Amino acid sequence: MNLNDINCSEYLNDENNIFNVLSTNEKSTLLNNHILSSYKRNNIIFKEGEIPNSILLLIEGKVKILKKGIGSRSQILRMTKPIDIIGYRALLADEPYISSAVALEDTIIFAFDKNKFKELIHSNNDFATNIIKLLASELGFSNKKIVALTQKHIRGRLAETLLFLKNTYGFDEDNCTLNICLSREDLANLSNMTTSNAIRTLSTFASEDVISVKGRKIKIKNYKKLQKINDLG
Amino acid sequence: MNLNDINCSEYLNDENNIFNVLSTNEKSTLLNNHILSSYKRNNIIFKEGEIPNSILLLIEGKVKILKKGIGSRSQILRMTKPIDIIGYRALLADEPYISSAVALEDTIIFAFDKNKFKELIHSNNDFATNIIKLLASELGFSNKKIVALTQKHIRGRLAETLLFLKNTYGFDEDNCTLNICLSREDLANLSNMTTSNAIRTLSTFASEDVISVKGRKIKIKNYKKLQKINDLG
DNA sequence: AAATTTGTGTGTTTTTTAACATGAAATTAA
DNA sequence: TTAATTTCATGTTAAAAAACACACAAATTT
Repeated sequence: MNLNDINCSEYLNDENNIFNVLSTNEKSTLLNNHILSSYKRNNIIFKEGEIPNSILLLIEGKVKILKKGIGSRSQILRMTKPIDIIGYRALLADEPYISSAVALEDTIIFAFDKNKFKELIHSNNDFATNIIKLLASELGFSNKKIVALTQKHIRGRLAETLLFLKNTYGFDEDNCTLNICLSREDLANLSNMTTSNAIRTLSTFASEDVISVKGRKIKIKNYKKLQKINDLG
Repeated sequence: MNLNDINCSEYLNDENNIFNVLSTNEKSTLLNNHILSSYKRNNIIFKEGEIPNSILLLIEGKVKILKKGIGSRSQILRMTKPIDIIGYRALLADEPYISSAVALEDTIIFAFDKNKFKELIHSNNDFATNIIKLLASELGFSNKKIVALTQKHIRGRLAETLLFLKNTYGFDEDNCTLNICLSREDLANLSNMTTSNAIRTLSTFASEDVISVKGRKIKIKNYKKLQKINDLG
């Protein structure tokens, strides 16, 4: 997509967008204070410890949100797709970022001024309600993730990650290939395991005919069985 | 405390309470639709899967929020004290509870009507902003917990739990005994480990003179060392 | 007071997972 | 193209934590 072809307001009006409850006036406030940026694969969008100064709207591409842990391991906390907002938690809590955002593929992002964003929350009740619902839902996901990542075994954790990726990004036209390409390391960082174990478990799933793997393309061959592995833990 | 002696409005005005931005009128709306209940130790306040129909304000006592996992293990997600609100996440996300609340000691709770609560969020911007900040901050805690519980080793996790309990409930008058009594099982469920390992690691800490243990009373004898164990992971 | 349940402490064994090592394949850069 | 680097794959070893077993103490119930 050419950056010049992008019409920002079209995204703000999208029915899946939390901004769609804003009035025309309020939307122009945002549009008059926005920056459009593009990122190549593996580019860092923001980093743990930095102070947020804008709210980001992902227009095109995919972005992972990750948090550095002990040693060299990271935990991927969130996987985003258009038209998700990014970086809002730290901003709303008045804290520095506690996680980093990295582009997984070529990505286009709108950045809106953080103060204008906060003013809108304060002046538009429907908008505030949207944000509250988004945060409450994210907190639910996070709490469920705590239990899944700490209590499930490796197979269950990887199965959960594959099902999560299906729910988030869906399938290709063939209706079984995950519509996202991740390195084995990213799969490991989603599933709380080492890269070796992600590779090994992926191979095992393939040998059991649950999935098939060709490079970074993953086909889910037996959805029911994958769900069963997920449920068993 | 005698239930009849309790003056609800006094709690709503407390400076640490998110309700304190409400007008006198708005507060009376809540006060006219509240139920006062008391719970004995180990009583269940609400259960995973139930539909929330009120927002709870903890007036006296301590309450743990926990989520059942695989097998018989639970994860304690939150430890509350007066004057925290409880059960607001599920309510605000329009979902059933994904966790249960259990009284850790004799507890007194106000329950306010959930619709009145939601209406106030929608009509009072400052109140909505308070809720947003609370949710954003909780989400940050939850994300940090994911990394700590999955990546730290047993000693680091238990040290973190002890420091967390100190930050939440503080010390007794002696300035070193944790002002909360938990079973070894609860300590384990906070720290993502088995009860055996909580007992064992607690004994090790005691033998290293980091803490001392007398029944359920835990004294922190060497705070610096405990922090070091926490930092090392 | 006796019986029962619940909670605590400790040792042993087994399972799971991480760490390490090494080589092939695939990318990327020179 | 080659060379260098990264990613992927798999086997081996080591460490961490869970599972299990059992004894005993403390609290509750009868």
